[in-house]
Amino acid sequence: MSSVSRRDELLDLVTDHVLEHGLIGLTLRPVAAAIGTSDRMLLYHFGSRDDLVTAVVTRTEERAIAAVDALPPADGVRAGVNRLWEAYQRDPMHGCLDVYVQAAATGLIGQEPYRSAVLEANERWVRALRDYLVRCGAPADRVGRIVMLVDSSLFGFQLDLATDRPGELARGVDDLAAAAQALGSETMRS
Amino acid sequence: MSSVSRRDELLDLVTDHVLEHGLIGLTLRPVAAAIGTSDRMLLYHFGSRDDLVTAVVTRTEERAIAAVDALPPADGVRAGVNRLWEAYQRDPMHGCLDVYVQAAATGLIGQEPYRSAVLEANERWVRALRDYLVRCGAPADRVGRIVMLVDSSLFGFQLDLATDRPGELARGVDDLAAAAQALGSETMRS
DNA sequence: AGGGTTGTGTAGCAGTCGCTACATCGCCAA
DNA sequence: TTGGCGATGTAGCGACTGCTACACAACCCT
Repeated sequence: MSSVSRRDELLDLVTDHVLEHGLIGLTLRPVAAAIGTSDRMLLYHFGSRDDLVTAVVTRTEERAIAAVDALPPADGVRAGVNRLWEAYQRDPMHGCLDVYVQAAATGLIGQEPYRSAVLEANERWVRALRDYLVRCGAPADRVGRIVMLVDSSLFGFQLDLATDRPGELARGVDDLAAAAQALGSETMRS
Repeated sequence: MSSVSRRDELLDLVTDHVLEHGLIGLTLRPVAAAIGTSDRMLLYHFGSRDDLVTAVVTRTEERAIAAVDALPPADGVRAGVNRLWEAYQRDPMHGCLDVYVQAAATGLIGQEPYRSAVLEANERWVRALRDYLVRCGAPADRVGRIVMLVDSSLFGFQLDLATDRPGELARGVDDLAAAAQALGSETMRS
């Protein structure tokens, strides 16, 4: 049936619009007008604004994960983290992660549907990150610990991207990358 | 004159309300009713909603900085970062940083006044963090690099606080703390 | 004593919000 | 042919938004 594909088509258009204009403050009529439809149709295909938001968050996350999956592995964890950071700053990942951060910030105070959407998205995201770092040579028995450090920290750098100069951030990221590398190769102290 | 103090009084009340109900989606009438005044009065004292938001962001940041300044220094950078993280999870810092993250996420797409407010707040915040780490024994010539790593990363952990279990995050934070400590004590490799 | 500033209440403006009722198309199956 | 069903347009609902006009009371300065 055509309704499913039409919904998918609309979802991609809405997602593109959100990537440019932000998730926070998204309202139906402007986005509908921008993509050549009406709020009436968005409600018809998605049920409610909340369901639309959830779908957009999921779609951006799918794109981001696809970008990570397509990233050629680097030689070692340190190089891998740095390559990851380069990808964070380029499209399509940059915009997708911005959307994720906006959703996570909104969900911080427990606001639905953001909180649940981010919770599920984060789970899949961590899995993609882990797979990538394994491909870069991270030892399987420590990759969980590495990902915990790298994932959280890189989101922080992503947040600071709006306030700090990218050059200085890059040095911080490399320090993080070196620490992640050490987590994988050194003997654990504690 | 009393108008300044009345404004200040209102600002504290609004800030308390924002700490509970979030900055994103803040509207005048509900917050005014909750603190026993009217939207009319908020506009009178703050000029516009945007100016109110800016003032709230600045006030929460002042509270957070005061909490950092009041934090007893730890012995060494690693212990300092861990103590910082403990403070992040307690009030008053926890709520304040949530508000900061919400403002930063909104400012990510260049939306004013969030972007400018966060930009200025971040500058003062980094200064407070650096002072604290110096008090913990961070070497003065490397504390800038340490703060760059710690500040960004801890914001990431703050974001993940909504999705991950605090216990697992704590291990990640300690890994970060160890890396920060190493940055201050080891011979730089690059 | 009286004029101006400052704070506050009442009422309302124009605009936007998510959402819905209703009518209407075109299509495929019986 | 016709009847039902998916898709769409029109119009509008009640609620809410930031903000403002106007009146009034209390105070300080002269």
